[in-house]
Amino acid sequence: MGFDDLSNTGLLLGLGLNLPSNPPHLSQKPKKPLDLLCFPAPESEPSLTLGLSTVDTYPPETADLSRQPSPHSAISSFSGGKVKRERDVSGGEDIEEEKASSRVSDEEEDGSNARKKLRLTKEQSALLEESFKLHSTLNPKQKQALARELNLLPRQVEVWFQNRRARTKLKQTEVDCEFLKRCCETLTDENRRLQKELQELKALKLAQPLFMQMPAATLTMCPSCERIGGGAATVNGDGNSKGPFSMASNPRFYKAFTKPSAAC
DNA sequence: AGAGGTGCCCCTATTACGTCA
DNA sequence: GCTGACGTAATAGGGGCACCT
Repeated sequence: MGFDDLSNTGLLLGLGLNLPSNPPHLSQKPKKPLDLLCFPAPESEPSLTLGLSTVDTYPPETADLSRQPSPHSAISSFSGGKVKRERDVSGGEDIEEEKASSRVSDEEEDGSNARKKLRLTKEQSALLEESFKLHSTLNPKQKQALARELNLLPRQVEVWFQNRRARTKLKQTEVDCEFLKRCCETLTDENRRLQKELQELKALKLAQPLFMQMPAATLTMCPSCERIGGGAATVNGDGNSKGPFSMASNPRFYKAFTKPSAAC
């Protein structure tokens, strides 16, 4: 049974999701800093953009050759002639911060080229979390102040916020995905139920007595109590003007009217 | 006014290290 | 002690925007 079959029945399925075309918190490039902590509640409009990851992010021929891990150096990122992350080494303030950071300098004193990974202390993580709750993005001054307070490099604070935003977004995407799954299941169930009801109605229509299929004008009177059931050109006592078998307001009306009215 | 260069910031994808069961 | 899973710091590369020339 296709959609055409459904649409010929006069039944109208009014369920649907009012999804925003471009959810602000999942849009690709917001103009303003994201407030990732202010997501819509699950019962409100769900928002989810699912997309394939860009295929050309790491071309196979360059993925292995060009991605030589750099030994904890900020000067390592030269890409296609365009220098990135230059500020991390050119800014005198950052260098001072780096020297002030015992955790970092300890690692660099190793002299090893291995990429060492910093583990933030509980206090550092707590303060970063606290700050993230206030604002999910930092301006340069905030970043500097936070880095100073945490005895970290501004770059490390920046990276932490980037990763934190990414994690938040991932988590929210998972929540959205679950929510949409449930919506899908609900709609599938509803669809199944309506299909079944439609089948019943069709079967009923085939099985009904011949007089029930006669023109409405001959059938507008209840055979039992002789009250007007409402015809194409008749008007009920309450002023409604509906066909006798209109099912717009109540899909089960037809079935009910095959018997004498309840008032009889 | 508009094009090109540059710096900065952000995002996404990925890597790789540290921790824990 | 070894190992695999997991969390997450760090890196790489690209895009957008503002500013300057």
